[in-house]
Amino acid sequence: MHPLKNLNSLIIEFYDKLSSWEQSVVKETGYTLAQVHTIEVLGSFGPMRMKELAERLGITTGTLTVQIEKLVKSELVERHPHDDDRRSILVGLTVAGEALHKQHNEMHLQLTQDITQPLNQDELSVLTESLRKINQEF
Amino acid sequence: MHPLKNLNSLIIEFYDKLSSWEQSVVKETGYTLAQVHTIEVLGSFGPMRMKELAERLGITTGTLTVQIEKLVKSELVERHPHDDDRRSILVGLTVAGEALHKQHNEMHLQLTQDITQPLNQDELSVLTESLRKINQEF
DNA sequence: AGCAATTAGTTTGACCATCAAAATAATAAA
DNA sequence: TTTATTATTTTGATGGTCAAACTAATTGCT
Repeated sequence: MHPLKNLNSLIIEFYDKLSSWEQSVVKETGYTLAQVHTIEVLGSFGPMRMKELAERLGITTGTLTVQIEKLVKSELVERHPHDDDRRSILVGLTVAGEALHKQHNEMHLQLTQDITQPLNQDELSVLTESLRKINQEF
Repeated sequence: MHPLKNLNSLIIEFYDKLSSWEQSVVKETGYTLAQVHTIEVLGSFGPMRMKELAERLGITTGTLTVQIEKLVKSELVERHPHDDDRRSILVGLTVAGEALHKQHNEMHLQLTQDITQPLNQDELSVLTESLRKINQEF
């Protein structure tokens, strides 16, 4: 048997469960998954241009234009002209957007706390360090 | 600062990267994400009823009906009557479906191998055991 | 400086995924 | 047997997505 078959299954299971969790948590906000994801990125990385945001979200700028339009109407996001390049637009969170981001982030923190409950300090350290290494390998 | 803030960020980063990876790997198959996901579940758990499959996929049976229709046309999936309950339908993979599942699974295994490259045996053990515990907490 | 090529963003048309609700058919319960 | 429940399908509406065509601004070249 493949030595990593087990770990592989655990990773897939973890991914699926995280996915379901996110889905249900997002549903409660009344916004869509794509909208909350956009808010998450803007909240974590701060204001940025459309092109950069689209890249981080893994969607085209065409899709993003429509998405941002809705978020602006919902007053979660603001558009500002870019200082150096008049073709560009800076997209950032409003106060309400920041609040939603903060709230969502706290849900994530709570989940992280909940699911790592059974781990001891050693396991937590190794898990954290392993994840750091793993993320660099992508 | 919140003690798990770091681990939380690493989990989110890992999730996002895995998500991108899956997206690009699926795109190469020529099938959609939803289709491959359905194949993955049927491949891992074997044939099952529509209702059960919909539950595992986290979608309604209405959505699934349309999905399965396409997969049958693509000859990846077969429908068979359920022996005990004539309301039910057993959905399972065809030979071509099995092949796609196997191929996709091997991509996952290869990824797992690649990203865990920098971990030593101890770290691998702890990671595996931690993930097992974490998955039980959802 | 002036023209061409590139770049940022928007718009549009076409799919796909999804859900809720209504419809159909079979089973279970009273 | 009648009624209620369950499994599945169908339908209509909405949202996310892309590719391609378009506009406007910038950069590069001569």
